[in-house]
Amino acid sequence: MLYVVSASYDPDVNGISLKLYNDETEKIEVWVDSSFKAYFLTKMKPSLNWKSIVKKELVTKYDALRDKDVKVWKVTVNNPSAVKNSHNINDARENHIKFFQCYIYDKDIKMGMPYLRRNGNLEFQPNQESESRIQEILSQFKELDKDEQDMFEKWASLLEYPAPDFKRASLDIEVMNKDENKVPNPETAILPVLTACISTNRGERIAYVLIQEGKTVNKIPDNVDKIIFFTEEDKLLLSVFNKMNEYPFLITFNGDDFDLRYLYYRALRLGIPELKIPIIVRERICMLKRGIHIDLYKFFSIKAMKIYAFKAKYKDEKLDTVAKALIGKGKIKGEEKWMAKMSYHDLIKYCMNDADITLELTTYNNDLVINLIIMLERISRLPIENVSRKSVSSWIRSFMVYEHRQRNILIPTPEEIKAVKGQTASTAIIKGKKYKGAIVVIPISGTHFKVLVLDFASLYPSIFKVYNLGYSTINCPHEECKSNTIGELPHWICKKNRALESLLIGSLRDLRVFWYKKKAKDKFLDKKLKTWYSVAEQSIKVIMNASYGVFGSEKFSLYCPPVAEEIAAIARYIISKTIKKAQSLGMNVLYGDTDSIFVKDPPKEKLDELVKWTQDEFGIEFEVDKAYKYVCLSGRKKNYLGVTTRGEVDVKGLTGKKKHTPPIIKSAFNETKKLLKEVETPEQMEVTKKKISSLIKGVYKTFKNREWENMEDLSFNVTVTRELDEYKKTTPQHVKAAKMLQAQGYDVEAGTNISFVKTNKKVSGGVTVKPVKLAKREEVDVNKYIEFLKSTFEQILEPLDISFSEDIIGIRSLKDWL
DNA sequence: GCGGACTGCTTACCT
DNA sequence: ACAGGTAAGCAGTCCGCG
Repeated sequence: MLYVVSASYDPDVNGISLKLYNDETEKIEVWVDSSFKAYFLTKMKPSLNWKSIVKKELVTKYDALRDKDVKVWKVTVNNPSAVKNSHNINDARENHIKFFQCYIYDKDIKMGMPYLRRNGNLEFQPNQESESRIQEILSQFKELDKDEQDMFEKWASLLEYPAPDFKRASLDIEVMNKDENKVPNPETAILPVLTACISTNRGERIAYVLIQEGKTVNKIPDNVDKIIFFTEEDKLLLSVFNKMNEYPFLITFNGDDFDLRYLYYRALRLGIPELKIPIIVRERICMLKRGIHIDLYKFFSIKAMKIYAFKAKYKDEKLDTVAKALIGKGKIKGEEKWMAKMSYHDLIKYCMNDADITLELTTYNNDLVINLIIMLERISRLPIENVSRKSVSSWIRSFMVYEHRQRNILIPTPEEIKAVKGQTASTAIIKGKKYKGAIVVIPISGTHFKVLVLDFASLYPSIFKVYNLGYSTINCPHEECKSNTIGELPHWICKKNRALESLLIGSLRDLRVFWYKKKAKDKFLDKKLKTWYSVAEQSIKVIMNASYGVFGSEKFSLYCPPVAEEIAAIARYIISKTIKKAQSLGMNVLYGDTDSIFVKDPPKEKLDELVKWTQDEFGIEFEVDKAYKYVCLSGRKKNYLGVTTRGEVDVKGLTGKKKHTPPIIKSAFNETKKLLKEVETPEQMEVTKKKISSLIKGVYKTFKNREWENMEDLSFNVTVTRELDEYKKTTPQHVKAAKMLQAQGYDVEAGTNISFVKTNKKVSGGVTVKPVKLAKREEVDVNKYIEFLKSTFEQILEPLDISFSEDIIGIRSLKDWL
């Protein structure tokens, strides 16, 4: 079987080149098609003398903004760059869609799906087992109309078809460094590559090592199968390239910006001809001539991925952090930062470990990550290289454009949408935001036993579905729809046509709720299939959670703020009505945020009544999401701790959990969590409260007596989100510390995490903050730490009715004592 | 010159 | 480069203070 994994423009044949993965030979094959020509559309007749034009024809498209057919000129040109240049032509449209994307959309190429070569054609190859499962799904949704049935079939086939076991290798290199605080520059590539390690899912672990003067081999690291030594660096690189060519997929961590880029420029510098280098270097990415390069750093940095698929388990996107969070393995910690000084043993071991964990990030949990990428490739209809690097908005744009093309709908321009649909009508609570968002109920502070959390399943996507929302249906052109308003906003919604977004997002949402969520928990399925279903479920979740937000984002090509605003408004309407109903049933609503409510020990029959009422009223499933033994609500919004009936501790928004909090306070917080985990009854809580008090008292004394073990335990860890000279308005503490580091020759760039301690002005020469690396014990401002300890723990001490000053420190006023 | 009240900036979080 | 809402701490500004 041939799986389509990539598509790109090939200038040599002025056509499209598809990369196909052959799961029998485990090699990439290429399919070239030069019959497809680039084109764009325009409403005005293009002048005759534009020399790139091959053909122009008048075609009919459906204008969804105005609900009528329009005639537009389809202008075919002799090569894709002419489409790029069409911005000179008045009213050129659909000219921003890349050539290879046009090919995929117009020819309906199913990315990531199985094909076969037959009679000189590339034909989709149906799979009987998958097709019968799809029929099973469809039989569950019989009551739906034709459009919806078709969408279900389309989505389901993308997610039900199996994926092959992709043969792949991971690569990591170590380069000689002159300055331990600086990363070698890949563009100049002046320093030699000391070692390259390749680890593969076909059982190879090979280290390519450059022989360095004065070093001897005394010990072979235990994580390699084969070590090849080279006296000449160019031979080393060529061997690495050969091995790379044996594998259709190459996995790196930051290979776009470092490993592959370095190898390419280093090879050129050593006189290796371009032809023999398998790498193509672009401005921001590195690709392979024959294979597919996946840069996991890019993939794990995709915000939606991080939050929805991996539940923000990793706090930054470094290999060490991601690997520790997902597979429980990290980089090898070493004292030595000078690669050149490391023994062969240490160098190889370090490098191979990186290659190993990089590979394992794609293999753990039955190839979860690679399967996630394949499913997103299928849903978005983008090549692997794009889907693994670009953000969720480009995935959504991609399948939206595909659906427009398939249905012969003219794709509206952002200007048009803005002009026809108008602006927002609500005022945001936060200054500078475009419209009003969700409701957060003020929580009732205190420790509450027996609390249920109820929530709406995928509220915002459900609103798309139920209320028929999309750019075409909001403020539609029909007079008779103008009365169809919901809630507080003046926008009306079309009653005549179904919005494309409503159909696409709605069907995806139903498929997730009624099929994949159930299948992912099905005990009777074998493990592999179960994980596959859970990955399908997760990939839908990622797309859906972003689907509302993109319509409120200027960067999105179908940006339509009234749609986003209306969805938020309907959500407020739904949750407020639900809270009122719950209260009218006598329930005690303690808290609520956006799509959920916390209820104190509701009687079963009242609960059932509320659930039924919401289903009837809004057509959206409202169900018990969590049951807490007890919840400590701090009185602040988005800020609580709860212990579920299964004994899991949920911490939301508390400072003790935040990544900038010093480790010493964090670990005290985690100890507190352990104590709270065991509490079953209000009586036990009284005992635990005493334990917590003495625990915090211990930390307090550690500060007071300056008895902490390491300075690192005191460090605040804050990210500089931009380059240092871009802080124009204020200079926050972490930036001050960052500047001190920079002055010492450290690399500080956007995204660097700064570890600093708070210092005493009088002791530290007028400085209130210092990088932990440069700070001395006696400079620490212990009072600042005690203040921070206080405010961190007050978030749970208050609901537990413990006073920091009186019960922990044992005085009436903290200030007096200080 | 220094503090308190205030606003705004910045980061990390929640849904 | 999916949205808006929230907590927290600090930077910077203004004003009063004989």
